[in-house]
Amino acid sequence: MGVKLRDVVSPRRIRLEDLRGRTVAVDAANTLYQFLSSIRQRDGTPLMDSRGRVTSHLSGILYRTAAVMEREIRVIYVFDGRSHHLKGETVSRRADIRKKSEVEWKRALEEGDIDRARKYAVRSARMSSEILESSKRLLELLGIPYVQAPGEGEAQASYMVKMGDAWAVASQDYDCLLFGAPRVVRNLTISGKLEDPEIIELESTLRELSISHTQLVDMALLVGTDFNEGVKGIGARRGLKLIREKGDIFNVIRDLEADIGGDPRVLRGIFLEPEVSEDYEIRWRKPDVEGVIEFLCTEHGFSEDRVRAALKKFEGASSTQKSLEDWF
DNA sequence: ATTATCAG
DNA sequence: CTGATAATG
Repeated sequence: MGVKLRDVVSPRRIRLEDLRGRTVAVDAANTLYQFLSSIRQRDGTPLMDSRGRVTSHLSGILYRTAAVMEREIRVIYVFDGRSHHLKGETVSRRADIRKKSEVEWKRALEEGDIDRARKYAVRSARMSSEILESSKRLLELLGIPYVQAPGEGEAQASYMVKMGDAWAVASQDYDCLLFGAPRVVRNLTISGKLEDPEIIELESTLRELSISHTQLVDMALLVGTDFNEGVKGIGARRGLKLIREKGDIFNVIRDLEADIGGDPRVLRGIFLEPEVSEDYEIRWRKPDVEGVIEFLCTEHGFSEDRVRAALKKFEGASSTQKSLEDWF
């Protein structure tokens, strides 16, 4: 997924506690996939209610939100709108991988190979309108704001950080840097004792690489993004070297007679002038405890004890806040 | 992914 | 208290 910038960026390790008091714009698609992939039984079967509806994402949203609220970290979920038409190929390729993984998952299950089953189940995680709608419903009941992007959620979240409405974007992808997000936080996880969160800052990244934001985008276009193939054999390091030497993507394409799989001006525009909404409202409210219980426990079979315990963490966070009005 | 439970 | 393992829906 996304652009492979890992080889050239240097993230800084932080502790979850460093985010106390900060607001984080969560890339909803990225986070929901994480939940849908990971929150499964050992054989890969997702958590489901008695009617067979997947509930893994609801579990993830509830417990992670409870844990960040307890640490006085504010989150805003940002959902994707329409995906750019140039992303079509990426979207269908991912759909294909998921379909094939599902076949392999079922096959491994029949053969009784639990480890293999789980491996493919993770890759088969699929989004659906039901999953998106139930996620939004739960966020509303929890009093957590969400923003519906007109286009790419990553672009919207990045814009919100630029505007100061959030301190960082939370995503496992580095792509938000291309959309100009000043900060991206990876591994915004709670039980992540193995992996602490890490932060990547756009400004310091550009300074370290001695390139401009536009040049970073140009480099990504050489390597390949969700919207273009890129040039075969060019990774982040070579891409960086070429952009530094030639100055911009147009010179690289001309001098190397390279095909990046798209119109560089259009592709630049996706990242540099993305379609975003400037008109959104962000407000945290107290959770509707009985509403959450009705939705999660009555409708979806969650344990009431567990849900109430999670919701306690919300209340603790708000009552210990000095300026309650800042929160609710 | 997160929480609950259990062993040491 | 720490770490491994099971359960969660």
